Amino acid sequence: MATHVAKRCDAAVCGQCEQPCVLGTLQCGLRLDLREFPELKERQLARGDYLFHASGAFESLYAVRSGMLKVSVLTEDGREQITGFFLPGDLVGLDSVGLRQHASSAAAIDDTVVCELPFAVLERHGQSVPRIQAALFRMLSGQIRREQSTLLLLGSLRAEERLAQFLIDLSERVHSDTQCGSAIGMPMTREEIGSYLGLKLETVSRTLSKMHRDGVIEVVKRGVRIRQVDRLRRLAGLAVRPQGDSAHRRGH
Amino acid sequence: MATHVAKRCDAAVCGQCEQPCVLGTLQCGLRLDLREFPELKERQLARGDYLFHASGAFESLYAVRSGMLKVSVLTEDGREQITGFFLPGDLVGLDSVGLRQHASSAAAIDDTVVCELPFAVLERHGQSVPRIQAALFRMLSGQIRREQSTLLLLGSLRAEERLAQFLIDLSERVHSDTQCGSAIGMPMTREEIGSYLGLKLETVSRTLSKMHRDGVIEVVKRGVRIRQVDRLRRLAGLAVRPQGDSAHRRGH
DNA sequence: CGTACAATTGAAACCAGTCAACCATTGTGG
DNA sequence: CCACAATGGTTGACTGGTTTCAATTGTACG
Repeated sequence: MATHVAKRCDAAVCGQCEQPCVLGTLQCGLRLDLREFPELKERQLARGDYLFHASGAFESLYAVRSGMLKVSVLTEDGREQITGFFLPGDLVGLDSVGLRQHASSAAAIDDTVVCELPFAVLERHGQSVPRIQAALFRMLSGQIRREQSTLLLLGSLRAEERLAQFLIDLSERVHSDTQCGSAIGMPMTREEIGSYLGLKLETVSRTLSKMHRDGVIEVVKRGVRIRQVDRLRRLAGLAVRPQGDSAHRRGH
Repeated sequence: MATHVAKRCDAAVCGQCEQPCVLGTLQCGLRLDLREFPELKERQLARGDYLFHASGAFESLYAVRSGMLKVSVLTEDGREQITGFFLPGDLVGLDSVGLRQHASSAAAIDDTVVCELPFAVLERHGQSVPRIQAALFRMLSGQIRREQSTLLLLGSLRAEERLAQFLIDLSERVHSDTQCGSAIGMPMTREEIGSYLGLKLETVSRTLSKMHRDGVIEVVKRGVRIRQVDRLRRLAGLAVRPQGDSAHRRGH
């Protein structure tokens, strides 16, 4: 029962796959003709499958083409903390660059397709093509910034504000332009949302219910439809911007 | 009234400054003879001075040589969230790589000396010297990992656990080997600690007082002495490792 | 159809936040 | 030199948002 999420990429044609492959419009603007990369492999994941485990050997980055992944780290006493959800167009594994072993785990939350990008290859190409090196730098620092805004979220927002920001963020990553009526596929469980937002699953459920009652959103099994973007933005503590102003697309 | 923190670096000699300069043993193991970098400038900051402001032009990374910096981001409604404290040996500014403008602000919490590393120079050198490129990658991903463990801290730990982890982390970054009696200089205010840990200053104060009462630590104006590392580690939810086992030195 | 898992909802407990008073330290200017 | 203001820190009482515990319903899948 895969919730299909539209691909954000338009770019070049992948070596092995017919369809356009993500590397094109990753959030940094790196555009490559992927035919330059014959090493490129595609990988299919079913819901629940792990792409890699923490402490497994690190070799590749993965560009998400469809579906959704969760990335998580574990506490010493076994609890799981999800550090991010990765959508089509995102690059997974940046936190393990330069390490032998992965620092986190990645699992498919939904049926998912990824392109495997062996890091050694990227690194080699980066050596000769400055544009690629620069793009990698941008991706890495972009990941840092995204986590910084999550730090802000976890450090100083209340449950309702967190959820509101989460919904807006998700929505803006799927549709580049968020407006009333926008539907968001949310294949993850309440517990996973809670893990990411630093809340218990009951709190997530309650808060979503409240927003539903208030008419701000409409909750349907594994998805949400935004009814009143402006009110949602206000709940999130964000400035309410005029219609059609889709300024920052990412990284807040 | 600067709380002087010992330098962690041993490395090469900096172009302009007599003393060894940090680039040497930044957490990634990058060792460079900094005489290769005539562009290298040193900068002195008094307590409270800003090294850069969010949205100011990004040009350089900064290696901390002595003192301490706080890096923070701002909410749209003006609140400040500290995303990290930077000690001697740390590299500041990685979150802005690839951007025109800084994504965060950095201010000296104490009298501080930094080495300015123009990013364009690093990038150029990285092009020809693979070791430098690889080192930059490692730094960037290391920063991601550090923030991930902070996410974990903010997302799933209670006040006492957060403080305990914070103290252990600080201590391990100053002395590579933490043991009973280790003293930690903490030039930042309770409010700043709270901002970083997602707590209010009163909670920080109360929790430190409690740990003091319990005999786990000793609190002295702007510093802390660890009395019982094992109990502190247990409070932090970490495994208590046998004496002298200083495994991971960083990135948790 | 029934089991397993996910989600919802209620009531009670609790941790951290808020409000407020007070103390200590530092630095300034009369 | 002392008075005073300003800042930072500590502590107490109270409030409130989240968690915890528990019961129930809903949904997916063999």
